[in-house]
Amino acid sequence: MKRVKVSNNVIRRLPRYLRRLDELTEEGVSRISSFELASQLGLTASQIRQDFSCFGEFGQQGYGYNVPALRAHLASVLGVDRGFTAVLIGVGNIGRALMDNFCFSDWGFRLTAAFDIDPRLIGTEFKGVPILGMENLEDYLAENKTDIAVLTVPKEAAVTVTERLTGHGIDAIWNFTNVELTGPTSDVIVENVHFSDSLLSLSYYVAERRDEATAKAEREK
Amino acid sequence: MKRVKVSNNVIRRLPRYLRRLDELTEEGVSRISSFELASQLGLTASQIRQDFSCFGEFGQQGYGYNVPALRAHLASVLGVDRGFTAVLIGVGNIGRALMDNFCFSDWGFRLTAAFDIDPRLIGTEFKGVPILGMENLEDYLAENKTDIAVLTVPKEAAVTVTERLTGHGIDAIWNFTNVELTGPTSDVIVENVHFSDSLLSLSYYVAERRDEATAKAEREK
DNA sequence: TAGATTGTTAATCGATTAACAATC
DNA sequence: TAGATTGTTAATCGATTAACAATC
Repeated sequence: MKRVKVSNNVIRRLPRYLRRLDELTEEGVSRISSFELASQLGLTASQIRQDFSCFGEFGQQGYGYNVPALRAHLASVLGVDRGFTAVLIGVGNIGRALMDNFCFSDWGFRLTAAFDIDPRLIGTEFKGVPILGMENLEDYLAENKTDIAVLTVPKEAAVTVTERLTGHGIDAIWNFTNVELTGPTSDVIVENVHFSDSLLSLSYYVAERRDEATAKAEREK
Repeated sequence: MKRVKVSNNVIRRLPRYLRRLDELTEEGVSRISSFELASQLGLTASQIRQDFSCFGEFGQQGYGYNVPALRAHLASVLGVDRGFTAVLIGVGNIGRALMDNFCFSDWGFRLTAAFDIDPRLIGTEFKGVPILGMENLEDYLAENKTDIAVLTVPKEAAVTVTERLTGHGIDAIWNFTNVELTGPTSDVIVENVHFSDSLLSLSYYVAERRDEATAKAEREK
């Protein structure tokens, strides 16, 4: 279906488009031009049309885009309708927060099981998802085709667990540990959620702004 | 101190450099060339030298970079030594997970207080951080200079709380709600941690790989 | 029909890569 | 000294922006 190699930058913008289109749907807006959408997202109309054109022709001259139709197209491009399955490894704070708050099904994912080493958790359910013992991981993956693993184990366990995951049909790892898995892990797609990277970028921008304010004050003295 | 406008791409790479340098320190490596660092991070040596040159001259011809010195320089560029202070708003799952697992002080931040509306939490402490009632937010900020707010409230409360935060000396919001704060919120720096964006990008890459595999199978048939 | 807005081609801009003189 | 590797300038590459014919 997808032919052309789409750039990373485009792919990273797609979820934002989807989110904005969902908000527009909530607001009852059913039609939008690239110009208007651009102004709402702080982008240019050109860029938006270029981005969409990677995946087909979703608009109509003189009219713009139909919001629900465009939403559906982009969702499909992102794979939301493919019924991907996921397991979560490590029912600690972050793992539980995800199971409790994050609506996997909103994005087309089915969380089929969670794994932990804590005997008090093993055998229980959380929000309908069974929590199994880590020792059953390989068996489970062999019996239940699973597309991605959500990695929410402690830092120390990250590498070992990753090794156990690869070669068992997992296509991708959604990595919440602060460990750099990207390099060595050969064939598996890794998507990192690095809290500290995010905070440090924020820190940079705050520091930069402070320096600018200081510099300005100096000049005006 | 910082003169030139540094591109976003560079800023986003800095935390990765820092992380890798920390790992090298742990491994006892005290010296590294741009070439070697590049290979470990999947970048080019040129790019790394270009990136660093935005902030000064940290290396030495014929030798490379001293790991601890470079680490210290980059940390300083990121503002790790500025003693920024933070409050956390919303001690739910994600909020508690951050307070429990995320080591703010590792990155130079001091978490001074948390806020919630749950009377069972108000007045208690979590890991030495006092949990105060939301009604005291403005007073607290007036009395305690605070640089950033960590926003971990439910989706519904995001906009209201953001409005209460702006105009009280907060420079930046670290936004964990899945709400797009970027557009309207005027003067405040917003750094988003959008789990769903991350998962959807991952989903795209998995879908793409599947399509490629299918296409390959078709051709070989 | 006239006005609006698309999809796409061409132009511009910025970021990455290559090359090399400087020098430890 | 000779070898290695930096910082930086120039060349290349890719992404964003502008422009416009096509057309709803």
